Amino acid sequence: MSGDHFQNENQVDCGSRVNDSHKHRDKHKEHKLKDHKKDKERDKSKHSNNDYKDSSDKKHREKEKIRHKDGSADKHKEKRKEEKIKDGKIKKEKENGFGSSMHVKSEPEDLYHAPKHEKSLKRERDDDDVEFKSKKIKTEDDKKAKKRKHEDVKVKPKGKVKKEVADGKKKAKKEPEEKWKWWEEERATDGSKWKFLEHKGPVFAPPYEPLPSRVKFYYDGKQMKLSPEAEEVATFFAKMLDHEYTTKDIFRKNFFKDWRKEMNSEEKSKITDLNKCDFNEMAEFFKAQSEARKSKTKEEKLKLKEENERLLQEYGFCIMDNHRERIANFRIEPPGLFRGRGDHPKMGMLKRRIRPKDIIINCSKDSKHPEPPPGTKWKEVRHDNKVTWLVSWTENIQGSIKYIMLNPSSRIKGEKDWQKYETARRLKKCVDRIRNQYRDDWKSKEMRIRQRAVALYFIDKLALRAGNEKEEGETADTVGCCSLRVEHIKLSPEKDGQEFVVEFDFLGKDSIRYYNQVPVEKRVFKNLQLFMENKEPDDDLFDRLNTTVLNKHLQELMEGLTAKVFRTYNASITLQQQLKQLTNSEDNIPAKILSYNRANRAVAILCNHQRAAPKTFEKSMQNLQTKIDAKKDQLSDAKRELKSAKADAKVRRDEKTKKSVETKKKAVERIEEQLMKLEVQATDREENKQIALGTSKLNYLDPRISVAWCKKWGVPVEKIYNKTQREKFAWALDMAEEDYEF
DNA sequence: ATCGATACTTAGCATTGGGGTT
DNA sequence: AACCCCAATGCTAAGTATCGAT
Repeated sequence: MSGDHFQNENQVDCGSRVNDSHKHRDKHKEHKLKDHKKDKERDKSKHSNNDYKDSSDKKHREKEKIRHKDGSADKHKEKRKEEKIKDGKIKKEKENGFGSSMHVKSEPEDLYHAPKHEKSLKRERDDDDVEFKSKKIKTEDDKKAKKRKHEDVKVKPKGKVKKEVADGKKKAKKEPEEKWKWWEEERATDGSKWKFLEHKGPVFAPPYEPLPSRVKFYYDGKQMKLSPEAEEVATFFAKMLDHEYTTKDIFRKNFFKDWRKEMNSEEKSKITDLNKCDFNEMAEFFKAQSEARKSKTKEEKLKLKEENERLLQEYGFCIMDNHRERIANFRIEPPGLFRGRGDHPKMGMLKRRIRPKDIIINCSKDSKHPEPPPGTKWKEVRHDNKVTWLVSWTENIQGSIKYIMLNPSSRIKGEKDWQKYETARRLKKCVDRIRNQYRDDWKSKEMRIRQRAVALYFIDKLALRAGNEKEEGETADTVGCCSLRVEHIKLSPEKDGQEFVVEFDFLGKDSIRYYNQVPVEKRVFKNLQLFMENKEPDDDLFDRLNTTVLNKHLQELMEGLTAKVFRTYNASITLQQQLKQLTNSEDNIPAKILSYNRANRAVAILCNHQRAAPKTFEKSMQNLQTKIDAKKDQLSDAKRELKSAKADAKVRRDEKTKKSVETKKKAVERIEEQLMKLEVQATDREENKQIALGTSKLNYLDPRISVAWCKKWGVPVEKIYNKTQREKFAWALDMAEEDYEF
């Protein structure tokens, strides 16, 4: 973990008082009362929950976490199968893009567009300016420009570099495409997220296609024709048949209940027992269908691909403040059976199909509004520029709102991301003060302050999540720091030769198990004992604390500080430190990358980012080993040849043999390098078996640290960030120099 | 203080795509 | 050309955080 912490550790308290604890005891009980009732309920689910699958294999770390057993087996697949069928439909007019009148011009002074850069040879910018001044509808020229833009965007992503170069010279159109550097522009200060927004609305899930009549459903051994409504829901179940969770009671119960709601009265009276339903023919049909899809010819596949691309071009972009920006998720989630993660009480419920009348559109008043499909209406069209979403609807399982928003490469997401790291850097400047303060607060007379201080210590030291309260029975039973319960920690005055050990064992976000044994300072330990006194296992550990209270306090310590900033800060600072520590200047590039990955891994472990070991892990390790062995053989052959060439050269001493020695020497070196690369790869893969690097890379690590590292050591940034990631972090690639310090 | 609504970030797994291999 | 493999992408659930009403 972050080296920063270590210093704390050593200043181990000076004289913790065992007792001051007692005087505060009294206060807390009453607060607890509130949750007793829910505690009861919780019990049930909890118990079934608690046996974690024991994962033996954890290598380099003592932390081990595994999704809790109940959840683990079944958790994965389940949903999206149905979407295989889709694709074809939803076509609308072909006219592409945004032909509409664009932008309103109204906001003149508008910081956003003030191009401060002289360097603006970029076409986009030029366009902007034109549009900007002439608040009008697009002219033909504009249209053309737009179109070009489309092409550019398209070509870029897929075209290889060389191609681009070629294209570039054939038309001037290439360079104007120069990426927009939004980070060089002013940011709005009035809380508005945009001035102009135009888009085409969402792409709906394709309508249900009834099964061919040869595919039968049987109830109690007898064939039965289902109504289309009931049949559709049945197919959702059929598609999941080979997954374990279709065998789970809750899943089956929820499914059956919702399925019956879709049945007509005849079906309802006949079909009363899920166990008597035979979905096998349906399941077979879908399997065959996906086989068929795979074996499609090239042409067919190409056609599908083109169709997809067309849809992307039409619906996958919006115009926001004079720039064409990619939308993240323009397709509406198809209907299906809900499968939450972990032990979710709602698993198996029917996730309803979303229709136009469920949809709220958000766009500029003066944009061309998206059209609902013929014969339908939107629920609402609003013009709220204080938010970033384009489309929203309410989902029926939890009643939460879902949104269509922009891609991470967009200005609006990028700015926010950048800002997030700037906040974390501000924390860096005052973290010592804050740490001193919470250490002081461990001694407070007030229970709530002690709790707050201990919780904050965990959040800082262990990078725990804040732990908002959740609605009981609506979701899987998971916790974060503030919502830890007594049963989630175990105290040992002495364990494995260490004093004051706290053992954490709980399910966190996504029901991923957090397991860790941590020696803490005596004062923390004593406080925990105090917090746990007279409580039941399922009582809150921090009964006087919640995330709102904590964040309010943090806000006072530093503007913009919330619990999650600590995670960002500790992740980024850890990366920076680890890179410094692990990178060897004389290493070659692959070895340096291994060091990078190890630094990244340290962060992933800190943040508890796990993954199930890939199903094919063993095999792929084996394959790699085979390659390595082959390479070793090749190496010894090459060495032998070199030797004999040398011997030869000694005798003959002519130019030709000398040359030959040189060549062979080169060959040996090349093979050695290849071998080393493979070995590094094997090490990296092995170490990464159950650790997911992506999440921290994408969400917690200030990209400028990585960019600076690449520059410093001459590692191509493409080795660290793939294309998508480079797009997301374009701001960082552009601005970070080798001396960047987080 | 608590609740419910809202908006936005973070998360892991499933599927896909496209390059390499046979 | 079929197949294999893994990185990249897609998907959407599950978090965090804040606000305004009660």
